[in-house]
Amino acid sequence: MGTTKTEHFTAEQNELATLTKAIAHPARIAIIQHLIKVNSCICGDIVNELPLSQPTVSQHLKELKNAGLIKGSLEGNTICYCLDELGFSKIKEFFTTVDSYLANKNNQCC
Amino acid sequence: MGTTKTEHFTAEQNELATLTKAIAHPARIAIIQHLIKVNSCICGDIVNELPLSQPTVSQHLKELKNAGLIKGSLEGNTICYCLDELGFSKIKEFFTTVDSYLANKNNQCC
DNA sequence: TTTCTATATTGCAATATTACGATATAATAA
DNA sequence: TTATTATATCGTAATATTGCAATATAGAAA
Repeated sequence: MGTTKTEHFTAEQNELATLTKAIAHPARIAIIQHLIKVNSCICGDIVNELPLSQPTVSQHLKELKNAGLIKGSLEGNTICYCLDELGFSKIKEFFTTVDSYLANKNNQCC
Repeated sequence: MGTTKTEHFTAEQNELATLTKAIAHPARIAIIQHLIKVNSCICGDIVNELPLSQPTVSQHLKELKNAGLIKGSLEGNTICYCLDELGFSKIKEFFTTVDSYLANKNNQCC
């Protein structure tokens, strides 16, 4: 069929999938890295920074915003974007679990 | 159109996108969580654990393996899967950067 | 050998994502 | 008011992903 069977997985698993999927594009990673570098910026700055058209950048920003990874505030004519801590904190939880598991090297089967 | 413009992004950005994309599915997150729980297991165990057919589980395992997030070792008739530290360590680097940036709250524009 | 068991691959239909031109919206400047 | 500037949305084509039935492969057991 082609549709992900979200209904058979936990809310946590689906949320985590949504968050990591929002990150999983080189353009969106570049946007996140740029926001870390300049702290905050407007859409036009990112359009100048990336080899993508304005509508495409706008779409990527929307996806990051929907996932809760960035937030934007209206500043007159423009919208100022910066990272949203909330989204990243949810991802952090998962990777902390994974990393602390891997740190205890009882997992030598392979 | 429709193809991600990987050639315009850095190798690091593309690699990170590939890794996070491999994680970004509830079934693959469930597989990772199950492997953490039981340390290592065979494909059939995961088929019993998830509401997906054997070919679909096999495909998800392949994607996780290709991305370097799990590894499998032949044990006679079966294949024993466990987490692959290498893939996760590459992701860890990125999120460590993000988290330490967010910890220094100079980013209050929004 | 033959059969059984475990996993992978093929082929395909349904759905989702990516990218962008064209256009819409909305605030500012003239 | 009319431009200009910044961003979003629409529509659509190209491509990728998801899921599974059918089938292939390959080791173990009989």
